[in-house]
Amino acid sequence: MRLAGLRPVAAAALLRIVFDLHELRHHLPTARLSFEPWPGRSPFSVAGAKYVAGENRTPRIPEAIITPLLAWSLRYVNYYAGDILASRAELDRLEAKRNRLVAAEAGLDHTDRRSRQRQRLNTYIAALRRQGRGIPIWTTAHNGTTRTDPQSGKVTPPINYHLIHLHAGIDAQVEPAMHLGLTTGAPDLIAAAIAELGTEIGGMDTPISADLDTGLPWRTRFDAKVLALEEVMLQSAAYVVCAYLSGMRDSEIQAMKRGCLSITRAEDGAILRHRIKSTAYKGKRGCGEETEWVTIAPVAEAIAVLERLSARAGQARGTTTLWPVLTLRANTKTHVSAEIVRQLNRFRDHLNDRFGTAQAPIIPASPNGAPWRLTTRQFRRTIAWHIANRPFGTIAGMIQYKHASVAAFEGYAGSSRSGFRGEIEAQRALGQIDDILVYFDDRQGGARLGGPAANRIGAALDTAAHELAPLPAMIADRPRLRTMLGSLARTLHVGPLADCFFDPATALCLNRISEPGATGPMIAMCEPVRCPNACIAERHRPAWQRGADEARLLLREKRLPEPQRVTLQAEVARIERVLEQIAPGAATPRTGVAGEGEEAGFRVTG
DNA sequence: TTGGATTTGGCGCGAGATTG
DNA sequence: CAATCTCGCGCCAAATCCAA
Repeated sequence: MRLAGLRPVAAAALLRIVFDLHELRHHLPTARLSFEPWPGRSPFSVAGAKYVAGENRTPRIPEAIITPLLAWSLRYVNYYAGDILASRAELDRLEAKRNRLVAAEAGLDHTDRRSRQRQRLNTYIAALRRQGRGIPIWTTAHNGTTRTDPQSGKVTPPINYHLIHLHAGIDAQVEPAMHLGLTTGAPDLIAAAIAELGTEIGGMDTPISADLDTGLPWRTRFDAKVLALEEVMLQSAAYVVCAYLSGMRDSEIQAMKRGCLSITRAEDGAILRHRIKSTAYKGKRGCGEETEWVTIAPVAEAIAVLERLSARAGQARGTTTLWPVLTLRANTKTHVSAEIVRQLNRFRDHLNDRFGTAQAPIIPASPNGAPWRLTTRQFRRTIAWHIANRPFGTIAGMIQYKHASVAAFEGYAGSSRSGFRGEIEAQRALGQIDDILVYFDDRQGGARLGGPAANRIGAALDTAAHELAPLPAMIADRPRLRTMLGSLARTLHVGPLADCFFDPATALCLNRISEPGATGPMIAMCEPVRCPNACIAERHRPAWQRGADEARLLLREKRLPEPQRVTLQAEVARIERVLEQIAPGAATPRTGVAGEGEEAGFRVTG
């Protein structure tokens, strides 16, 4: 096999078959292998392969991509899901009714059946007339076949005979001769109705909810095909929510079954904890180990949606998985499994096609210009990075973690044995290096620093730059730069109002807690204008600006008590000094804000 | 009228490659 | 090593067209 040019891993996969024939010998009628091939060895080692651990090469999803992706996934799960599930219920009702009618009329002669069908068609058309609606046409021209409107000459998708048949009680799949489009059907009635009422895309009755932004329906009404598509999109959206916000691996998410979610409530009924029971596959071949994850409300909602979404397919196939293949064709497997990757990327394209424009896509392209290729691993890696490095960023804000709290994240992500905590720590180290390199580049670009630590950090960055000279710093030897800045990076903790170059000996935040031995800063206790470890950079400007704006708004209140007014004015002045420090293009950088000892610093409140 | 033909997109699978 | 990813191939279903 090796001579045939196969890589060792590929050869190992083939050898595994031989091993399986022995392992499963008691279950095989003929092809069993009675002797053990290569006793005590694995196919991997027999094939001569060896594992060389390298650097983690799964890319992190850029913030510009994960933020809208998560926002739209949550929108699907929280808002659109209602319409999608309701439409499916409507379609099920229509089909059941159609089946009843067909069965009831099976014994009648052809003419009689036809006249009943035409009568029901007339009833349906009358109902559309009452509601001011048109004859249903499909949303898309399925195979390029189109219909040309006899009056306007416009090209539209074809007439949705499928839906009309449901209302008229016809199963054209079973009895093609009953198709209403045939001359013996009712093309006369339908053509007349279109001339009178016009057409309507989709045509199902379930109303479409208003979009949060525009107040208009978020899409046209459903037809059977579009409904199936949106169900798959909803499944993908739920996957994004589960994968990203829980930090579970793909195999663990896909092992979730109906009823895997449990909620612990306090005595007063308030929700304390959402728990997911699933199976962790880590180093175990074949069978996994039941494990429990603690998660947050958005994931619980996504699972609730999945339970309803998977009900139909699950019932038809007799599975309890939350991830069935939704189409009910024969010869399909029961579980989405690896197809989820294609589905996720289809979801990305769907969002752009449906809700974005060429100029302003919903999910922007990746840095190389091509669409970002989503894979399942990226989500876990990205959330680990966010938890480690931006616990208060846009993602945290989106899921209502208003108060920056690393602990809250760790509460749901770190409790299980899935090794997620270790992953977070690995990402923290990487993030710190990335962040310090941003500092370095900004410094080379002339950016200025504020806060008490500004001088110390500025000097350290300049030293590094000096040592790299005479190379132009921007194209300097990056690996060497990483090494040089490594120790500084390890102390860096990014915060909303200031970054902390943490030194436990001088950290003010640690004065406020009693237990010694803290290994990191208490971000919620940060006093960025006083603490010698605080460094304020351009990226913190919006937060400070917001603080100033809020204070100014309060100052406009005429009946403000005088002491409070004085305090607020002092705060505005202090913020302005900070903003001045980091203002681009001003004179030489100054040290931290002097003479600011009289009161507790500007605390993190947002 | 009827039984293919046509077209399209989605799905399942397998082989090999990649990743942690 | 096990899990996961990639991607082409082939199959299938759906809706309608079209020739016999």
